[in-house]
Amino acid sequence: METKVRRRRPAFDREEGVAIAQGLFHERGYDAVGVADLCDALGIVAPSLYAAYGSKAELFNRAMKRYVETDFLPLDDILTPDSKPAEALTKLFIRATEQYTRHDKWKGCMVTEGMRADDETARNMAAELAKGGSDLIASYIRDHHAKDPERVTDYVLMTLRGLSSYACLGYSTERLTHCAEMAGRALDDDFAS
Amino acid sequence: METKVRRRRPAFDREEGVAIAQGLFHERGYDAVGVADLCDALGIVAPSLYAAYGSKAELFNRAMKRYVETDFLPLDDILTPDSKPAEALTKLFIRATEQYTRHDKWKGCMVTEGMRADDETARNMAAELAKGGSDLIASYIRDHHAKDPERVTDYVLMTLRGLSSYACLGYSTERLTHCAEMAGRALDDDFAS
DNA sequence: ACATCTATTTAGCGGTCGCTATATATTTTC
DNA sequence: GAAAATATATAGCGACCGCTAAATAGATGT
Repeated sequence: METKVRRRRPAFDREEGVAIAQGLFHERGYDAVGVADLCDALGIVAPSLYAAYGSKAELFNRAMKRYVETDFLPLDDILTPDSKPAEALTKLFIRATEQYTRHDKWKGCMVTEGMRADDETARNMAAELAKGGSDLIASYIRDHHAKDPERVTDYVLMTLRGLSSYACLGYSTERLTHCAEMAGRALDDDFAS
Repeated sequence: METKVRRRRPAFDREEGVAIAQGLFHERGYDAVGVADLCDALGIVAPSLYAAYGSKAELFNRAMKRYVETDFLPLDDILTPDSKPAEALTKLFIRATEQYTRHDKWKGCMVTEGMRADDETARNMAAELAKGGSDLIASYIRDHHAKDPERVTDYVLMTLRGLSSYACLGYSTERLTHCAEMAGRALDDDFAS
């Protein structure tokens, strides 16, 4: 007769759980990470995850928010109000490149890539978060008298997408930095002097 | 007593099946299209699909090959040997943009986006196919005396990725064309005159 | 000490995934 | 006309998906 005693471990650290989930989601993307993967990584079982975070998507959202707070580009430091716009935006490309290629896992921009998830909920969450960054960039460009602010903003955001996407394929910091520098050159004529 | 008679329809058109699969895969991506979706669209049942194509991945491969043959950019027409390289590559960006934004469904480059699938087999198939195009572009750039061919090639391919990715988000032909033109401007200094 | 509440536990839901064993119907070959 | 080859049909495999109901162990408040 086996006496199966039910032991219970102390509550797990919610914030650390978010950090671990951030790593998994960034590494493999929303769709490729299952609830079972998350549970294994956090050392918990499914109901604990749901009790703590509500759903896989909400955990993803918290992970992305943590990413933005801890790992994201310091846009305010790069796009300073008194900077030369073409230089500052080129700097933005270069800093983004360094960010996107720094780690072997965790490549590219977690939010940008999150916008490409198959799951609609996750996609919308990522888009919402991305809007914060792109609004900042757009207003910087507008404030620095770009000849055609909308077009320049589109170009900058498209380039960032390209850099992130290329980073995800595993291209080196060095190769991508050259791309960033070249992309910056296109901006030279776009601001009134 | 019901007499359930088993009827058999004539063999379905394999090539048309590939065409239909191409549409589905391009529209939603490899991972988001299930075997059941494919069967519904082709009006067949799963064993017929497997008898005809072997697996979902092989059908995807055939669909991508068809895409390359029927819908892909005519690189040879755009990158003609006697063209001015910066102009020709800018033209490439613009033609790619038109391609990627022409239809409401079927946005972006099916092969480029296929390289981002979660499924490893599908990813490798797409990468293999993409290599054909990027080799062509690389050799064009090498042959036209770029000052640093590898870097220019990286830049061109990264820009195409950015355009495709942006197209998938639904940006208009007009907005993306401006991006393509701007991206082309960065190339002006990169070829020996 | 006792009740309450929270976070864990076990167990398993209904659904979809890619895929296939087996049988039968039709076409092709001789 | 009979045999062989081919392509369909029914039915269902095991694995995984995101998620949850119910029970219980431990922390908390009085």
